[in-house]
Amino acid sequence: MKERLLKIYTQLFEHFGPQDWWPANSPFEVVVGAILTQNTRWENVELAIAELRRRNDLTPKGLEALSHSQLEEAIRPAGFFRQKARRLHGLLDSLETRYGGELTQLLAPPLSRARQDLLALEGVGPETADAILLYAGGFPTFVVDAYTRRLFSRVGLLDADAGYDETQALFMQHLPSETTFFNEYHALIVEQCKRYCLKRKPQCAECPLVNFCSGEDVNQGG
DNA sequence: GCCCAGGTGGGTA
DNA sequence: TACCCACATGGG
Repeated sequence: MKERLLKIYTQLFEHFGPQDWWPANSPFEVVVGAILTQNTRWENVELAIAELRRRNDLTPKGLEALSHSQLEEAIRPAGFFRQKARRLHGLLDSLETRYGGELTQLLAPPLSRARQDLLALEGVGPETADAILLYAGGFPTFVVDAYTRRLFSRVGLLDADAGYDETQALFMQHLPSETTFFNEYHALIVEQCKRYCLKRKPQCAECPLVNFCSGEDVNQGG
């Protein structure tokens, strides 16, 4: 299993090159993006981030200066804007009251404590928590998303109905626990799925994983 | 017009 | 535990 996981990584890296993730300018921006991208295309998240930045600094203080309706309006392009505005405000409140307004305190080691605290926030589930831990906190934890499950079930390394923890364990039990490696691997999975696996008409001849792919479900967007 | 997108939480059985 | 559903905009 370890060899196959490493081989897939190598083929993806050789095809796509380094991805330089997460696409954000600060750890706090990673957190905001992680909440905004829930069940949402990243392109729409970028519209919301740009509007937030246009209105104020993309910092806890900067967002706190916006009224709730201003926050809702700014993030509207990312969808679920009422729900996500509520979640962002909950995060800001929690940062202020429990972590002295410092994201670095929320993301202080140990990993288990930081993850537990993140999961206690409204709107932060396992994927969002792990994305924040990895890309904002620098912890070696593997992020599992819809792309990860689709890709690795398609190549036959994972059951189609595997849950979050089971999927995460596949990677964390077989791969070296290194932040930069987990960072790059997850980013490459996303790129692979966007470019090949989820296309309505996949260009399988150019796909870097064509040697792993069974071809099943290839035209069903997942 | 229809389907989907880098999930989460609440309700029900 | 295992489903079902709401949440909402924008692009193909």
